[in-house]
Amino acid sequence: MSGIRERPLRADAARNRARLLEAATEVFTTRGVGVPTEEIARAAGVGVGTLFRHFPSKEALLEAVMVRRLESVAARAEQVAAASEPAGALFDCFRLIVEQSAGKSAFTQALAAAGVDVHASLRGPSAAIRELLAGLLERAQQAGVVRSELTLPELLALLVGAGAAVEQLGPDPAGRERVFEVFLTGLRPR
Amino acid sequence: MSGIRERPLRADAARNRARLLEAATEVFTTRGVGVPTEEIARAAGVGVGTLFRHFPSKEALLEAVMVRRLESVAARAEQVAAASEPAGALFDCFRLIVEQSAGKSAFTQALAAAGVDVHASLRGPSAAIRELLAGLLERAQQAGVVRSELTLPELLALLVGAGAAVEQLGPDPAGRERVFEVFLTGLRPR
Amino acid sequence: MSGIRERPLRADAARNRARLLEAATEVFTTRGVGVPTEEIARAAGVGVGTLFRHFPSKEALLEAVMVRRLESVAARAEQVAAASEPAGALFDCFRLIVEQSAGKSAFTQALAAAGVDVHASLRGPSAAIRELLAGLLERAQQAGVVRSELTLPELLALLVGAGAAVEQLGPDPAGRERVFEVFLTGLRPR
Amino acid sequence: MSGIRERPLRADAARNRARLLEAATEVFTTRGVGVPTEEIARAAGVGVGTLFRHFPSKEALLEAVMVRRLESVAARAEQVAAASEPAGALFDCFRLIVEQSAGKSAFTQALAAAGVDVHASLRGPSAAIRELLAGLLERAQQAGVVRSELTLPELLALLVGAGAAVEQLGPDPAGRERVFEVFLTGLRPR
DNA sequence: CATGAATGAGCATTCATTCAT
DNA sequence: TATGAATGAATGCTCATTCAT
Repeated sequence: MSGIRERPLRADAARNRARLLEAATEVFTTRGVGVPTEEIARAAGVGVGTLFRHFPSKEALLEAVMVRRLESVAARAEQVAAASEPAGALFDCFRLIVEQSAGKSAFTQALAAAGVDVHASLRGPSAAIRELLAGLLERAQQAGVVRSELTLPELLALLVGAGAAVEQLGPDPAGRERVFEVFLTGLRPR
Repeated sequence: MSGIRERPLRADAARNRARLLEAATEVFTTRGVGVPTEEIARAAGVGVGTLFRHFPSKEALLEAVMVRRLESVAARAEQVAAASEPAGALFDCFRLIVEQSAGKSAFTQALAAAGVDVHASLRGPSAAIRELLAGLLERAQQAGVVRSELTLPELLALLVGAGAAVEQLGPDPAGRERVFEVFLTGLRPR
Repeated sequence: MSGIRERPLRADAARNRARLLEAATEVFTTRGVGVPTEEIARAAGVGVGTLFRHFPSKEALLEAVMVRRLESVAARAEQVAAASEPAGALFDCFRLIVEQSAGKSAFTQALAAAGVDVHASLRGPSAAIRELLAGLLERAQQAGVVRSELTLPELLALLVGAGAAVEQLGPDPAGRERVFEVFLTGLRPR
Repeated sequence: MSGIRERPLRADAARNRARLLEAATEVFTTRGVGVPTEEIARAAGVGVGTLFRHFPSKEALLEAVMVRRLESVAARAEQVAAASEPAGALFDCFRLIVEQSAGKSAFTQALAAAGVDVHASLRGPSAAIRELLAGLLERAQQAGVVRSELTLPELLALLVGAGAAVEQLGPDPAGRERVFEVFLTGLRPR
């Protein structure tokens, strides 16, 4: 998939880029997107100039962070989908995606954007998730384990909602389980 | 002449305060909390100085806006709760609260805060909602229409999640209905 | 002419605006347009914020400075033109304009712009100078004291050139006089 | 193998230096001295590092560009001076110098510096021009074709002025001719 | 009390210069 | 030696908050 970049990118440059993404993910997630770029650079152990060499603007950096997360989620979701028996795959992916995005509302909002307009670079990854879910939804509906009238946009909205609910609930495994139960039960035909 | 009045031309001041709250609600909701205070003052037809006379900081203004919304929601929820038959009251309130907060993620986040730490001034209104919901939840569970293992924090999380889902879905009445259906079905004992 | 502004502008605000223009004129002239905005604000005895309240960008400030200079030159040139006998008026104005712009290459460049494209706000003042000179040139040519084949753009170019020459020469009254002599002799029919 | 060479692959280095000067001349002339060094390096087809290896600072590069131009002008002016009959040589050189600098105000300003303080490296070339012009001026004055009271600094100032005038006029051969006519007539004794 | 001008810390971004590869 | 990635001081501009009018 990825791999072939414009130019191979020097070893140290690649490491700095990775560190920046790592640091930005961490900092944006824990402290919001309002943190100064300098903080992110410091967290990554580089100067601001380096940050701006790799990402032409703060917005571009945020975008790159989201792309990475979406790609990661899409990849894992595909694995899970492949490993599950057809009927349950949607439920497994639902859980996975929500758990991946737990505590990261910035990411949740990125996922939200899967349904609306979004920067070009986000189109790819979010489309991947979208298509995966579309397939899983159809299969689950044909298997009769998910309400037949539910559409893909509604499923995406429910994913976002579940992410928000889990984030709001905080770290309480049993509670989270009960919240999931509500969603998964609700998805089933009554 | 002279005369020491406690609150001389309080009428003007009260109107300005009301206008500011109105304008801030509108502007924060439609354009986010990032808008400069001057914009809000302009929208309210007053100078910035007046804004800061009524609210000591931008944050305080935001807080006041949220308090007002929460109070309004609490009031309506209480009416609805009183008017519904005991068993269904929770479901009616669930819908109401979510619908009130639709499209206002700032507010949703305020509601979210009902479960976690919050500024003193928000404690009151959110406690009111909290208590109302606690009562409704217990009654609904005793009536056997809501899963008996569900706790109040989980219910609050689900409210937040439903708000996020509805906001993400956008204006699609039928879709919104199906999303509600998922939540309300999920709340019921299986 | 000027006088009626959008709003009368509070006394202190007007003073700050004037100070800023004064300081900017001084600083841009002596140290070039590269000086930081903060320096200009400091020279004017105000904060940067005030500078940007009065002039939305550094460029706008530079423009305002140039407009002011051009207006001033235009006004004095008109006085001189009115006071001189028709035949010599062009020569008197030539000297005046060059002397006004001596040592201010930024301004000279602004004058230069009178012939080329320029921001809207500079159009007015530079057009005034242009028209004045057009009239004087024609009269001088009809009086037979200036080469009949010389056009207005060439006259403007010569003004710019004379400004540059005088600036280059530095403060040497006698030398400056001889330089003027060359220009004024050269303008006459051979 | 081994071997201590004074200048190992000097050919490459020399070519890079030449390319840099070429590119810098072009870029500074067309886009001003504000262009980033990286742009110049790119235009020369080398890395920034190479630029800074050859020229210790951006200013040094600008200086080298100006030296080259001045040397070139000096050389041509000497040819022209040698080829002209004594009386007219100054006029021919005047034209030549102005035409060489047309459209290059950076260079014009460099020439301007010939009269005032200047970096050490510019002293040489500008002194050459200066001396050449001093000789031509004296000869022309002795031949009675140039005002006897005109001094060398004034002549230099007029050269700068003529450059500015021609640059301001833009590409209009006939107009430029008339502007030259003014200067050359003005130089003659009345 | 209302007004809006003044303030200045804070921020994203640029660019000359250095240095690891 | 050439390269271009890294650096970080410097800059233009914003905006919450204060205070003179």
